[in-house]
Amino acid sequence: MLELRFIRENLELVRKKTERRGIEDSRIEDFEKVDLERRELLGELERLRNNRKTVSAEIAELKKQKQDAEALILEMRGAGERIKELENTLAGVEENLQDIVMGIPNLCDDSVPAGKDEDDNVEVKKWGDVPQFAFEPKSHWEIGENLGILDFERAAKLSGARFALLKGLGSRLERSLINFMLDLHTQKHGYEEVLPPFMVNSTSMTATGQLPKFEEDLFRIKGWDLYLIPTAEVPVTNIHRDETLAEKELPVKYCSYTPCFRSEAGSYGKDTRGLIRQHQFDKVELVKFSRPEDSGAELESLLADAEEVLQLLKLPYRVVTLCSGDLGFSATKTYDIEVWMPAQNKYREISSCSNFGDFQARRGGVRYRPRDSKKSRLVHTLNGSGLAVGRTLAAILENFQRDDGTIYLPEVLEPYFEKRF
RNA sequence: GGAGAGGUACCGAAGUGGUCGUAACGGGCCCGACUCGAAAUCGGGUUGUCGGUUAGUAGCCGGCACGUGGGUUCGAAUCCCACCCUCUCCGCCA
Repeated sequence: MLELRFIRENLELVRKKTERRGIEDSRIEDFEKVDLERRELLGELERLRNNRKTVSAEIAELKKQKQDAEALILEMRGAGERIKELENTLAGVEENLQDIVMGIPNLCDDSVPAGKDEDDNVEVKKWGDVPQFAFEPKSHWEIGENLGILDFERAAKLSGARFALLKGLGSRLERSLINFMLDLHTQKHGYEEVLPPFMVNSTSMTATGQLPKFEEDLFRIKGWDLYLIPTAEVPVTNIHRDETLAEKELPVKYCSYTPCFRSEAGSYGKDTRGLIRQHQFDKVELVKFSRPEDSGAELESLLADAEEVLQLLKLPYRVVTLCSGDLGFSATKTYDIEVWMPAQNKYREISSCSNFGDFQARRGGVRYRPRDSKKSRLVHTLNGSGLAVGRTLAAILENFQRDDGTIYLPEVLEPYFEKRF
């Protein structure tokens, strides 16, 4: 959410930046009218309330001196009623304004390239050599099914399309990757590990921006104000909702493994096979709270932390800056890391690292108190996948396959495959 | 599910109809004094939000907020109703 006053004073800028994202029906046009209406009502209401307060104090004074206050009381009779009426009118207008404001996306950073969709994303880096095969590389689902470590048919029996059943060394590999990523980020990169609830309420979903606009992407628990989390970003960012942090605590860095649940509404026919697009997938997420002036640099180091996972796994990847049209609703800037998928002969997203500026912090009331200041300020929030585990597993199967249908594992995972008992 | 207790500022906590929301008191934090420096001590400061004013995220003026939403009243942290959450005990349970 952007600040009301900011929108009012920079309406042209907000309109331009929103257009740059390719969003048409943002209702910004209504803002000016509704905002004015609200302030006029508010002014009138505040006058009435001020009057009530003043007169009530006079009545109190009279009563204290044992004098008759009946005349004043009579005069004020009905004042409460009038105030209530105005309050109700105002509430309606504010709801209207809130709808408009909640529908306005975050402003994109100046360094974000203009563009329409993912084709306009700008590559900023390439790492590793794309493997050359002397044979036709198989898809990860073929390899996985042949090895008996992936079973999509039975998963469909259990739950339907877009679910996977991992078996034997497949589930062992998934678990190893989770542990490897958590160990790297906690032991080397200084993140604190958290394991949050996998269901959150609507307030939490609203703070990070999934609600109210993107409800159709979520799974809701029937009869409860609870949703399955689409990413650990939601519970972890909400850890400090309505809190004021001390400046010396910043940046706060969390690392969290959770499964993620997404309806994938609107992606029918896309990636129907394999592990790429599932209703449930594992992810290790990195979340940061930083001072506003540090968030740019924190995004770069967050990206580096995520990249290191791929480097250690020796998986080739590239980094792209999302263009304005592909940028998420709440983000000011996003880097996607895309891993090489040999069977598809292209790079596929495996991590998304974003700076949200104060957009989420304002919605969620996350602030900090600067050392020498009386006033608290909103923090900046950032997060990034470090990494999407299912897609990492798929990349390992495809990149490290041999012509006999077996695969080999990157060295860093060996400790996770040692026999323990 | 049953019984009870409680939700007030950064934290703890007082306050049961009228300058108590510039919210007692304690702690923390920040600034200053003392000190070679620190500790201790002493002094000062420290809620958020919306609106107005303004060159201003500074000041000043005003409104609102004591879990949430309603109600009573000239006036509600305080009285009434509903709901949410936390804690304790009992029951059930992985």
